[in-house]
Amino acid sequence: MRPGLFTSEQLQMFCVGKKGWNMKKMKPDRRVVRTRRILSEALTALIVEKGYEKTTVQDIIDRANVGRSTFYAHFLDKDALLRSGFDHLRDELSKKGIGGKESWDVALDLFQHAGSHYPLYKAMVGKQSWNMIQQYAHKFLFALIKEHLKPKAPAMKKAPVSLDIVAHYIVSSFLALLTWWLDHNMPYTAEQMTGMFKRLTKPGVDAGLGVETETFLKGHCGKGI
Amino acid sequence: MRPGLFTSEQLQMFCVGKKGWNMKKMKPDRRVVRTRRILSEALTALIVEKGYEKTTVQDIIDRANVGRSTFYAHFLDKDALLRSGFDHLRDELSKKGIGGKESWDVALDLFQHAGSHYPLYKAMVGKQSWNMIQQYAHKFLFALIKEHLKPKAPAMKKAPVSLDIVAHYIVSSFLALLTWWLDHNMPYTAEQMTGMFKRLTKPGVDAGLGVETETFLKGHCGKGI
DNA sequence: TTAGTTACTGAACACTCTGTTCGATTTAAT
DNA sequence: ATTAAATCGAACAGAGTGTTCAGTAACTAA
Repeated sequence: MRPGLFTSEQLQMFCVGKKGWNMKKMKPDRRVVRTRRILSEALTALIVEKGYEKTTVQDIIDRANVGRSTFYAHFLDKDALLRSGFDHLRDELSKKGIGGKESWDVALDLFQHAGSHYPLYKAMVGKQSWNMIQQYAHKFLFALIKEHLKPKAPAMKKAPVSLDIVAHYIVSSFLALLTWWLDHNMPYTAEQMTGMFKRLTKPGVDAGLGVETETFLKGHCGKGI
Repeated sequence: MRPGLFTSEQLQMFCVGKKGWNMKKMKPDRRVVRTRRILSEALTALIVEKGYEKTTVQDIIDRANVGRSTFYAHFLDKDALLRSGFDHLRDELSKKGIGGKESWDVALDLFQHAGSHYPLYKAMVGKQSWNMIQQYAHKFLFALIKEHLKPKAPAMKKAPVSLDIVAHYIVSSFLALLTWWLDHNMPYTAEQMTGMFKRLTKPGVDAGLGVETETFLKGHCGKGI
């Protein structure tokens, strides 16, 4: 079994997955913070340098000057470390996204975020690691979008396409645009990409939810469903 | 280096990547056909049984009763073997798809194909292997769709979204729907899925290409691009 | 400052899987 | 029947993973 950072099992019981935390004041041990950060930074640097797939655990702990066993005390494997880097983004966006705002403009935030970390994402796009990130992002964006969507579907029983499918569709479409954008070295601005995303996706989504917009929707799908 | 299936290098020169073929009659050696088929079948069975990622090369050659070196004489690695299975589908669809037909109905063929191989795809969806297949399929579908799209974009210079992006978008959207469908155990028919796909995707695509349909497209994207 | 607790070190280890090599053997094509 | 090519299979080197544990360092709370 994995060597936990606690010897006393009592703490473990109340402390699901939060290793290295002082339970009284809920303050993390400095060493833990330092180790996790240094490992994350090492991985980020190595991804840009040689790509995620070619980076080994040995590379990471060498770069970070961290003992092998320490690595495994914090992360199940390389993938877990990578994912942990995106937990921050997720938390950040959760706070931002929930308050007001047109749901389509969440896309802008994401395009801009990706743009500001271009070298990192560029090094992953098209590889396994990008698929991993996509999958991870999908889960969380799906939940986000679904909430944003609920009030927009009025009749709900009249909707030609289920809410789940529409939400899945929106997230996948966004990630597709994002992937294209990074893959082609960002030939447009984040604002332009958001515009294209809206233009491509919104009409179909409105139609799928049975929302009447300014647009007349007759005769669109003759043979459909 | 890899031990080629030919000792005479002269043949190799005229025979790019086509090992085990008689150059005079262009007929493949029976043993080669047999080996490739049996390996492919073994992998397919193992994917359903224990998943692609947990299947090792050893598993495959044990199941297939094939020597280790033989495996590597035919395929660079496990991934190459998996992909080779989809080359047949690709060739099949290329012949079907190019002749006439509404391009949206290519989707129906694909939904039906996936449906008829449900256990196999179900065992992969959501995993690494599925991402691999998606990526592989994306390349080929992109080229296919792009050809289908060209005659539809009239002005071409007036298009708000480039042909490349639209094609990428269509393929990604389709794969998203397909993924959802398999992941949720095919709660709709292939025809229904094709209908939803059309309904969700077509309006945006028409708008993106600047194609005037029966639908009026004013005021849709106020802030866009 | 100190006592007690927890995290980190780092080498050693067992393990799994990969991809290659090569001489002997079998099989297909003609 | 002859020849050329494919297959066999054991052996091998190598890379990487994840675990263990006793010793050391660093942090926290008092």
